[in-house]
Amino acid sequence: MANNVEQTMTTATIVDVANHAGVSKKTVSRVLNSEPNVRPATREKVLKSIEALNFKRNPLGLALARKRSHLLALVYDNPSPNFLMHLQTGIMDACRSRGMGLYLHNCRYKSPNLVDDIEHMIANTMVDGLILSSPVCDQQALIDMLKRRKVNYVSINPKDAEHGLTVNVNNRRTAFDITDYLINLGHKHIAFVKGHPDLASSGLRELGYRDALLKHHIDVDETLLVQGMNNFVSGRSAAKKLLDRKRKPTAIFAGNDDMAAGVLYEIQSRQIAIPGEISLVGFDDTPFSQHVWPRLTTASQPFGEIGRTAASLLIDRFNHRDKDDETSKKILMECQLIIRESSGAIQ
Amino acid sequence: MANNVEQTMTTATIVDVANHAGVSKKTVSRVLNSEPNVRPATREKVLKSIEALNFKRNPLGLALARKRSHLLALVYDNPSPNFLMHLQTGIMDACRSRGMGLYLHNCRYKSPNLVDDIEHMIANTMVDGLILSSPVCDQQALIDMLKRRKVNYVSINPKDAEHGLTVNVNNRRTAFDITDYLINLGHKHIAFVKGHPDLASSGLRELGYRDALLKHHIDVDETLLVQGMNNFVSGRSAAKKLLDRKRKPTAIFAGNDDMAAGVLYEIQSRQIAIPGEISLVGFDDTPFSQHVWPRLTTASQPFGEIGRTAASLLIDRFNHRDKDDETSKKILMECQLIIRESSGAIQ
DNA sequence: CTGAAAGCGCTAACAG
DNA sequence: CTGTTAGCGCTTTCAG
Repeated sequence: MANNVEQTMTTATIVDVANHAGVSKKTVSRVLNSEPNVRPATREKVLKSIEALNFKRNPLGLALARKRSHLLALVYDNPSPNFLMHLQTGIMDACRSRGMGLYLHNCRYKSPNLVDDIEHMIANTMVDGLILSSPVCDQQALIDMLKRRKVNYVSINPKDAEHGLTVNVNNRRTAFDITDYLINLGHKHIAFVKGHPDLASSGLRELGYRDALLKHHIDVDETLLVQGMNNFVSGRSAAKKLLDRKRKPTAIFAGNDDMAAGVLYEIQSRQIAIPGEISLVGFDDTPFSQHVWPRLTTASQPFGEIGRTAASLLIDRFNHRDKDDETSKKILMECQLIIRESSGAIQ
Repeated sequence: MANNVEQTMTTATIVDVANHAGVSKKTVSRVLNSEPNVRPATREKVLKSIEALNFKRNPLGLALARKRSHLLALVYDNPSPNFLMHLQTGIMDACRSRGMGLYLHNCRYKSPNLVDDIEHMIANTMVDGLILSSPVCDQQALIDMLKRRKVNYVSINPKDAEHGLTVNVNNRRTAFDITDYLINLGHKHIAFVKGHPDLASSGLRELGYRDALLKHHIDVDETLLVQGMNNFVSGRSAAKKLLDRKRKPTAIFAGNDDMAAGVLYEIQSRQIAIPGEISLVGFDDTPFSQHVWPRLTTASQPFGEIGRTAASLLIDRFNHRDKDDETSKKILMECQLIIRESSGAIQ
């Protein structure tokens, strides 16, 4: 009995199971991997022994033999915390049901050492694949290295959505919807705060904005488009420019909620009424947009779904490593327009 | 030449290096691990071969032989995204310089399967240690299992800071400082929105609040203490109770910024002036508190430092696995009071 | 359907 | 200071 407990603590190996069941290592291995060619009775016997010895297959031995770490690396550079957290959750969801785990790696996408950095990380972990978040996925030198080394990866919101495994959000369509919504409210002078130029989403959202104006035959006033950097400070600066104009826009569409926060701050510190004098909309549905007063009209992205999908795509890729290894797969996800109190009909 | 390239692509092993250098595997191993007892000349020779063959030690073989995955698992349950992100960054900092990596695992601390869940995760990864974020670290059954299995772990903000490896933030002192600051502004009727009862920080912040009132000989009006759950909704409910009183408090100290956001929302929707009629302070220095108008007075925690310290503590523990394996180590970190526009002298 | 033998790439123990 | 011999725990051959 005491001996038995000792057994269960000292973690049994596949050999122990084989002996206990009176079969070979290999047969146990077959059972463990649900391979065919094991007689049901034998399988049962092995399963019983596994149970009896409380055997757990050692992942380190497994990894070495299979040359697979069973790890996916999420590679990112300074994303919004909210996005990151939900992305991670989605990835873990997908990983958990497939015997994979999530390894984390942050980096600086502009660093001259980016490629070396990632190359080292791969060498030090042997992760089975990478999930590259925008704009990391847009660094050509990095992509070249991964292809050369035949490392699997999936890109989230890459600029080039036509090659490889990609998960994109329908930024253009959503930005169109937002703008269309404002126009239907009677707005014609709608300013747009552009996002960080290195992000694919920025260009697409601007296109969506233009699409909507076009649809409604409203000429684009280029002076109403102001560059931002996807953060609070740049949103505030943009708002200053916009609000200092003799003729203010009646609505401002900020390319993301962080910039919208900056715009809102500037508006409120000038005591301008929202949405009375001016309407404001953002993009992302951050906690801020939900908690500020007035709450921000915005669009929510399915962060969790993005993570889940990206991870699934990647895992499927190297699980059936069949012919379509080079096939590209492109997923497009829709966002949801969330109308709240920061926007209203033109007075 | 082509052959040479082939070599570098097919990844050399330690045997290749040994042959190339004309020494044994073990000698190469010694060099790789900076062990003593290698003649400088020999070391040089080996290093040259490593360089020549572009050899990288395979982490999978390393792990199996050492029975160490070189992975730390961060275990958490639904923290604030901002906290999580910076915590992760700090942990990765500490890991990177010591040949470790960060593995992620989210869980539900209230789940009846928590222990099984974590036990499986450990079996499936063989992580070298766990970083348990509050309130996961307060689950006794989990801690018992870890001790029984002799799994290394460090706790962040545990209720019991006296045992094991712990990193705590000086919640009590900081809450004292915040309250003291309000009192010095002339406030006497200061309400307190209590945090989630399962979090150690909640009780400590309340104690700090009480400490400050005591110091200034202000009787605690228990009806000014309202229970919250560390989120926006509960903050808003708490504010409703507080603002519906005939005699409103002149200041509200919300146990965290998310609740402060709820309080602020309620205050602003009632058109009450801040800080004119009422002062509001929070805790955490979330992005919200920095971006809202008026910006929130709050306290910032060194999230990155917490992560870095926790990981370092843990890694040191199992690196010199000497006698002090059972010694407890307790780190206390200070926060910084951040005074902004949501608080002011009593009128 | 099953098993024996070899090996994944590295470290550990022990000689010399 | 250096090398030899065994493994770590699992999966692959490949033969039966």
